[in-house]
Amino acid sequence: MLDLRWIRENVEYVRRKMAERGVDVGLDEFLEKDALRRSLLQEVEALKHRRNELTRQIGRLKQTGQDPTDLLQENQRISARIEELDARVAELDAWVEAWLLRVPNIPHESVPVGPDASHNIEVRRWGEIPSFAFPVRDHVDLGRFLGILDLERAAKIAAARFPLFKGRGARLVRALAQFMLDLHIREHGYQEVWVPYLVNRTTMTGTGQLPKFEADLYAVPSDDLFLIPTAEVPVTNLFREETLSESELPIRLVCWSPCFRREAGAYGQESKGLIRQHQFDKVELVHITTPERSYDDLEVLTHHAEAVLQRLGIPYRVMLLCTGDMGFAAAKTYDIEAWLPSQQRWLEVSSCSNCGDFQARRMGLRYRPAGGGKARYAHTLNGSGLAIGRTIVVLLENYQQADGSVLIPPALRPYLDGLEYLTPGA
RNA sequence: GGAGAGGUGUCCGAGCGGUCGAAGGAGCACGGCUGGAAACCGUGUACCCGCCGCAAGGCGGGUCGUGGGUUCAAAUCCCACCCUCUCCGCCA
Repeated sequence: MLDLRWIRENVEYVRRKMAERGVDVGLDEFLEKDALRRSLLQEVEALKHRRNELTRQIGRLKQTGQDPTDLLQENQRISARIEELDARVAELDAWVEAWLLRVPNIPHESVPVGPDASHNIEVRRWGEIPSFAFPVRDHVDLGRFLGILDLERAAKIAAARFPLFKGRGARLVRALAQFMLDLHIREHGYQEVWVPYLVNRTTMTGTGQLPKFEADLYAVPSDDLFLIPTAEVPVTNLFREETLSESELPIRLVCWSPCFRREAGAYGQESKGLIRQHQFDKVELVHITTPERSYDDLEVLTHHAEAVLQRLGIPYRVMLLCTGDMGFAAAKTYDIEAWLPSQQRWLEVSSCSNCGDFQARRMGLRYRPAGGGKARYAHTLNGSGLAIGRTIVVLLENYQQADGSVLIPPALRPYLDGLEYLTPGA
């Protein structure tokens, strides 16, 4: 959420930045409502001031045994008017609050301007795109051939687009998670957390999923809870409504969790097999840091995510997203895209964002600066390190052999009892 | 699910319906002391909103889990809800 007063003082800047994102937030209606709200507020506050005076005088009169009738009458009159005005102000307050919650973050100055993904900028590339001397199979074929994937039965017990891993496939999910967690904990200094997968409305609002994207979420109406679409939600909200001390920062947390997304209306090649599922595991990285270092931390976090692909030896590129392609809460985002041989294209396996103080303001997450003084909003960052379902997709495809078996990269073998190849059966 | 206790500032913790934005302590900041530090002494230290001001700041409104209610007046009384703890029940 943006700061109300800051918007008022930077209307044209906000207008331009929202246009760069390609969204119309209805700034003019906001300005109108806001102005009306403030003028009513001044009126009602003056009346409340008078009422407070009267209250004090009435108390004094009563204590000295005098008759307060006149003052009581004025008080009654004023109170009726206050009630009226209060109701109107409350209505406008609610409108402004609701409006604020639906305005996306302001893109950082270093973010390229553009309407869609075609304007994203490739900032670096790692690894060799593999060439195959045989017809390439996609991960669905490979999974079926190896007997590790059974999407038909998953659909039977749940619905289309739910995953089911069997045998070595199930083991692979666990191995990848363990491998990623160990890397981030041992070498990148993260603390692991294990969190609730259902969260409440306030939590979803804190990170920005609500109120605008309720339709994307699985909900449990009987308890007004929602299934998390990413561990970013519970993990970033860990310190909601808290004031941390600067000496505690940066906080770096890693969390392995399932993610649940409704993904309504996404079909076709783009979302084949495991590429777009209603449920997938992900190892998520979250930083809570200071405004001074958050953009440096975004580079650090992105490199932490890249390290996973480097260890696995999977080629990737890092894309700086343009204004039109960024998520709601992000001020700046790098996507990491791994090579997808079956479609001869890049597939997003991680998205690393600096949300600045956007989420922190929504959730009241502050820190007290080292030199003392007023509490300030922290900056929050998050990134996948990595999405496990898609990592399996690119792992299977990049490491496939002519006979349909799949080579296991050495870094992963310790997590699979030294297994070198995935082969049919077992 | 049932019974009881409780939710107050960065934290802990007091608080006869008006004199309470709130005692006291810790922490933190600044100053003193010191070669430097610890200890010690002094001072300061909640948040949100509006108005005025270049600013420092000033004035006003509001906030003691949340939302209602009683009252001229509520942190203090009443109701509902949420959360935490203890006990009972159920249970992986």
